[in-house]
Amino acid sequence: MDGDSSSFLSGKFDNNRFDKAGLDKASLDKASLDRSGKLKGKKKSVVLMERDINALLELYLHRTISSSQLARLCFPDISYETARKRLRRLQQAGFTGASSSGRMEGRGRPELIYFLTASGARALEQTRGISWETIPTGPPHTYHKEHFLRLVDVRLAMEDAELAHVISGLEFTTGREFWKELASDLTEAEEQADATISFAYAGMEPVRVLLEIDTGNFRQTRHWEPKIRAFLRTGYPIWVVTGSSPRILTLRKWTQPLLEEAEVGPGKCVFAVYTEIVEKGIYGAQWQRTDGSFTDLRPIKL
DNA sequence: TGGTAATATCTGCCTAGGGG
DNA sequence: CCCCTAGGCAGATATTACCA
Repeated sequence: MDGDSSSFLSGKFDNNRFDKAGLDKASLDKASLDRSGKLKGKKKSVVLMERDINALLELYLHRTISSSQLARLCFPDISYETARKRLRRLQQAGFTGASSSGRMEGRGRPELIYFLTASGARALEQTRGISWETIPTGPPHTYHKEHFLRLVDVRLAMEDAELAHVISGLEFTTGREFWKELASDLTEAEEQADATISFAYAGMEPVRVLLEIDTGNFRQTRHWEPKIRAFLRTGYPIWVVTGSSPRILTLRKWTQPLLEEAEVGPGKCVFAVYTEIVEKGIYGAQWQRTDGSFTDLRPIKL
């Protein structure tokens, strides 16, 4: 156990204390000085289980994940209450930090979103061999928060489809380059999808699609066109998840000439609305081709 | 500006099991 | 037997939207 180091840093720790964690290089075993009955609770230690490591790994892959998302993703066999308590323990042990999601979906207190701290990154390096420096830590910029959270929701919707036996063999690979270029080198800026999804419909060959989450900030010539052109060169179909149906109309107009240029059909790139996917699922939402026709995403039956 | 509704989180208490 | 922790439940707290 190595999550117990900075015991004296905070007399009373607040929820957003994440920055001072993980400065321990030699794990000082302070097992002797624990008369915690008198003094107020300091930093709690926790024994990392396999599923905890897995949660840290998902935080690495998705950058930030909300409480309920993390519960569904990593703690499906225990109650939400217990999962949330476990997440708070990981936070209090210093492996993760939390802040408000700032999501305003109706009334009520917004959910927390979690992210890795330095000691969480170190735990990942030790257990999974991921290079410490390449792991993003700290709270995400507000500008990117919604983007990350929507990507997780789409992934969960795909898992639901797998659970319902609509698809099988699901593999969801996030494009980590997305935030790598945010962090340091935006020199080459290789176009990369937010995620690459592989799966198979019943009794058919596995397929692969590229997923792009649009939160409405793409510009046509500067962002969208080079991105879609790069995607089309891969030959894979493209799924675009937008914020609203008017936005679909805009993106369709931008995309259609690119498809003609690449000499592929209007079904190569399809569009759906994020909220509809969350409510009805991947295969319950309406997907539009660039010509405005609808598709259920399923392969053509012969 | 202040009150109410809604929703998530936090704190405290209890219980069940596992090890020493 | 004692101590520790995870899991579960209930009430209090926190944060936000809505409305007069």
